Amino acid sequence: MALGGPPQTGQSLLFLTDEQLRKGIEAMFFAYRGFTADPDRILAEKGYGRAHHRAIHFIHRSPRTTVNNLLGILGVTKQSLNRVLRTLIADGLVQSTVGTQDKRERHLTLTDAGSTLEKELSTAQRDRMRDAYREAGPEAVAGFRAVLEAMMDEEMRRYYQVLEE
Amino acid sequence: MALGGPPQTGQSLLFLTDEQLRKGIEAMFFAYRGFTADPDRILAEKGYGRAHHRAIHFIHRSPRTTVNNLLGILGVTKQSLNRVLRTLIADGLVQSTVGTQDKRERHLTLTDAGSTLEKELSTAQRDRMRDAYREAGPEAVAGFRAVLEAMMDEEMRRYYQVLEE
DNA sequence: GATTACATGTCAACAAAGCTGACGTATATC
DNA sequence: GATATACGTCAGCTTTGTTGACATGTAATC
Repeated sequence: MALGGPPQTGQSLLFLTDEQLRKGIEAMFFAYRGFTADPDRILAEKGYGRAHHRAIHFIHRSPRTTVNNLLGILGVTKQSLNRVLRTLIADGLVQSTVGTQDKRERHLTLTDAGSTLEKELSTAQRDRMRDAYREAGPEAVAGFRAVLEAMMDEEMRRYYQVLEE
Repeated sequence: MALGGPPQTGQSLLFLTDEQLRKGIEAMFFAYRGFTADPDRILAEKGYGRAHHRAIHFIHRSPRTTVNNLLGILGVTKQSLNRVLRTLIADGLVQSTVGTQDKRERHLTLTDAGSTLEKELSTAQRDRMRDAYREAGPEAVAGFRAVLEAMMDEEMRRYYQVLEE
């Protein structure tokens, strides 16, 4: 390690230097801000926050999902989720129906109003994502997805792949 | 749009479908959780939060940076940043020195104790990033960086590229 | 030299969204 | 009948963001 430059194993490992990793870390930080910026603006207008967005997104993705399932995906306490769900239900964006198989469960679904907001939020977020994808190109997108997937915790990767084709 | 399958322009644009974009959005969400998980654990032990981590990170990256500069990078109010800086300075992790050119400015630097914590945090975060990079490979990493960069706001991209080689 | 602008710190009050702990109710399961 | 599970809720606390107001010291400008 003292002489002869950086150690390498056949092909270059320069992309694993601390400096490259630091750039990756900052890229995540700055990009995540851009990623949430547009929905945040829309949410603020309507008196909602990012937590509402997350609930709405995953209810949209998995209609009739249960509270417990949502808790697993979001990784928050039921008290925290409940505060969000309560307002969404009270405002008529989410409908909660008693389970048919298991009557202890509540199935969550977006109402028409909820779907409208979901569409507005996801359109804004997708527009930015689409522009970034288009600018970077299909190969970059594949790499983007591969790295992000490798960065997830095991448990999250399962939730992520649930709807994989 | 009604007949003949999805419209394409020469090369395939299948990577821009709403479904692909949704996967990208969820990848960002789940990966960001993994990205912050390890530092969060270390911080919790020491009674700090993510806001402290961010301040420490950028002071480490740009020693003798000013409060104003940090405000721009972090995008929070000075009251919010000050609360964090105050505890870091009181705990002896950050040193604040009056500017030499402009005595209104305060230059922020990590103390030895601050550098020790920074190292602990960044090592944990880099370890995960390195594993992800290694698993995905150099080409994927280039794509990862390209997409993230395209996703940033203009202003953030400038901060990101400041230290570019 | 007086005025204005800027960099910073601070007080107060508030909000979003996370947390723990405790308790209640309905339903399933053993 | 006892126990476990799914959900809801009350209370209280923490972190981290916000706005608004005000003070101090320094720089820049007229």
